[in-house]
Amino acid sequence: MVNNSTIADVAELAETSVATVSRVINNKGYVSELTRIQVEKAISKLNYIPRVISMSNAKKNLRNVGILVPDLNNYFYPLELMGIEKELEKKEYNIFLCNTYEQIDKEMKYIANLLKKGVDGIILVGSRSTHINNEHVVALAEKIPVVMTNDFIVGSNVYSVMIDVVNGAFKAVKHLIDLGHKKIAFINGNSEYSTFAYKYKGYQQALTNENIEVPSKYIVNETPYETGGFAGMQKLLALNDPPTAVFTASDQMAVGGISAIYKAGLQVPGDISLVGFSNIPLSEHLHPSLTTIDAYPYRVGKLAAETMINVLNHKKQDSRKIILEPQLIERNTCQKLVKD
Amino acid sequence: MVNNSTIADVAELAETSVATVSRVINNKGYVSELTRIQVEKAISKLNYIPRVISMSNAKKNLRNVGILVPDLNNYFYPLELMGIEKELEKKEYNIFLCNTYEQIDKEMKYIANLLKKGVDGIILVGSRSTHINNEHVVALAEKIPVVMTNDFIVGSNVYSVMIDVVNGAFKAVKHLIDLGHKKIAFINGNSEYSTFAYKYKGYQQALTNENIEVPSKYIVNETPYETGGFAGMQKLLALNDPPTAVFTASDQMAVGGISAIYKAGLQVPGDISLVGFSNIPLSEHLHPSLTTIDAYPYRVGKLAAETMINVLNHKKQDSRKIILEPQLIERNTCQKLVKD
DNA sequence: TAATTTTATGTAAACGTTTATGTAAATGAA
DNA sequence: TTCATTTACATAAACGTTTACATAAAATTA
Repeated sequence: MVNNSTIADVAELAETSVATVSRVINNKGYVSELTRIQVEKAISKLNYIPRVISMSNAKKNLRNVGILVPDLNNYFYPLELMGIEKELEKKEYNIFLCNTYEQIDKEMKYIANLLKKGVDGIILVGSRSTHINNEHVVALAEKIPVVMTNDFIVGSNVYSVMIDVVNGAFKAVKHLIDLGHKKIAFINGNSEYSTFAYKYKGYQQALTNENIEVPSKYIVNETPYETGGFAGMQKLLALNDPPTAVFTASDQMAVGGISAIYKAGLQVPGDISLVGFSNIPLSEHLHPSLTTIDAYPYRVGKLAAETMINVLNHKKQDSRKIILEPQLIERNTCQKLVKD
Repeated sequence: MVNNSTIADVAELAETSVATVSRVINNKGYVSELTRIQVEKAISKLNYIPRVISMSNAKKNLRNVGILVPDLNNYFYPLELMGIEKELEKKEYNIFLCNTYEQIDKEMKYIANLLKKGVDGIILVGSRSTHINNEHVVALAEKIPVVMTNDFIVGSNVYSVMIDVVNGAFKAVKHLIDLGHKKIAFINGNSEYSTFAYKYKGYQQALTNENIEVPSKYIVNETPYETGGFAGMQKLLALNDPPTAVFTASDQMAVGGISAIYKAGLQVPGDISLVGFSNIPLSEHLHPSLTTIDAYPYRVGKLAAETMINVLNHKKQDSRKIILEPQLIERNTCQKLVKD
């Protein structure tokens, strides 16, 4: 498989010029049948394989956008990605997709790589930890367009597309309050991530608004996946005075939560009402189907891509920050509190 | 704002030579403090970013690998991707990730792009439709190393890492038979995809082995997601003589299936036993937790990456095809058939 | 037959880097 | 001081392609 010979070697063996060999390889321009056969013979004799690097060096290419995704195992992000990709592909942009697994060093490394690859802009998907220093992002945005989703950096060049997470969480908890619940727990993610901080804020505001005390025993922090929801729910159910309703910071957490409830011999929504967050397709197909907050991943992605395209083409971009209003999706994991 | 300038422009502005600029960029060789500052100023003034293509053209191998993924909304693939990425990153390979959404034209376009980007090899993730022509992949594999997961192309240069899907399906159905079930249905995906054709084969073999007739009324084909499982199960439950057990071609299908069973007022596994396929993390956290076949996505990904690395480094690679043995994971969606 | 067009091929200049080679100034040792 | 290093930088030749341009032979048309 090793490929040492160059186009010049082929040309020499075929007793012709490099230009002719190139024409044969690319099937471009005039080549006589005889010469073509000679060249092809030489190619197979030498086991010649064109070096793609040199090929693309001799040509040119434009329209590249890099995308950084925190974790594809969070079912929310692939949906957002679909929105981004579809839009970018419509305009024939090349996409460089990078998975950071939420590690800042990977993010920095990938950004450096993307710049070397000559991307025209970078889309940063997903909520960011408040513990990380965003200076490199700010600096980046001075050089090339940067669009962020589900988060923002104040006072920077960075464009943002996101939903109003605080309000989303507010609506979720308000819904439970409206159903008569007072003992409302919250299984949240690590609140160093802005999205979870916002969700906490919404949870808190909804309760305080109705003069319900924010009960620290009802707030647990777990990983935003099924496992986390399961563990969180088990902690809540083990309390002396367990909640009658639970808001989980993600739909995947809700899946684990439901599982824990059944495992404890209880019913959803008979014993515990539940509201999730995101409205991933899965949530509709759970049993019971999950009441949740639609976070419009596809639309957010699409808008992020549109913003990027606008900026790259120096078109008018109305706003540096686009905020969508999330919506409550009522399904079957909530019911009116039966007075106890 | 976009990056047009070359190293020559930088050299001109900094009133020095391209060689010196290159030295500054690569931190190599002698450069005086003053010149370095001049060059750096020029670089940031021009927004200069080195073209990685030209860099790797001038140098040799730059360690790039392209990955094509069919659909990230299939929860199986991100897991496999983790295995691939982790392994490649260990060896400091650059990764070009492309989402084909199972469209052959996208695949071809991405492959062409990846070649232009100068990748050293391409990993093709996921089962492929038998309706598509794989000639372009075969041709590709003549030029650069190609590793495939979950599928293979006979008589080609293409390396493969996969599980024995037929045997996996066999084990799933055998498990149901061992529990006394005879009326075993199968919610399969579109059998033009090899993975689903294999699953059908395993299903069929397990039944025929025990002299159970393969019942066409018990076989439905749906999309391999929650929706498909839901629809498939509803069809099965509507039959005059519904099955007592169901094997679904994916875990996501099983989620929808469970939902449909409950919606019909029935129980899992009380009325219907269920076996999924893949063992995605979600399956453990369903209620009831899902009995399924472990398809080792992470291990498959890791092995695919290792194979690629071996081939790229001309190391001994024992086999062109690696096949792992899938395993039954017993959880709580199956029970012995209560004689009726 | 002469003029024109089509076909076929070669030469050499790109593409944007790295780097070998050469040279000269600054520094240090004797 | 003199010679040898070390430091600093420039020139130009790679790297392996593509392709614009030039030229000539063959085919077609007038």
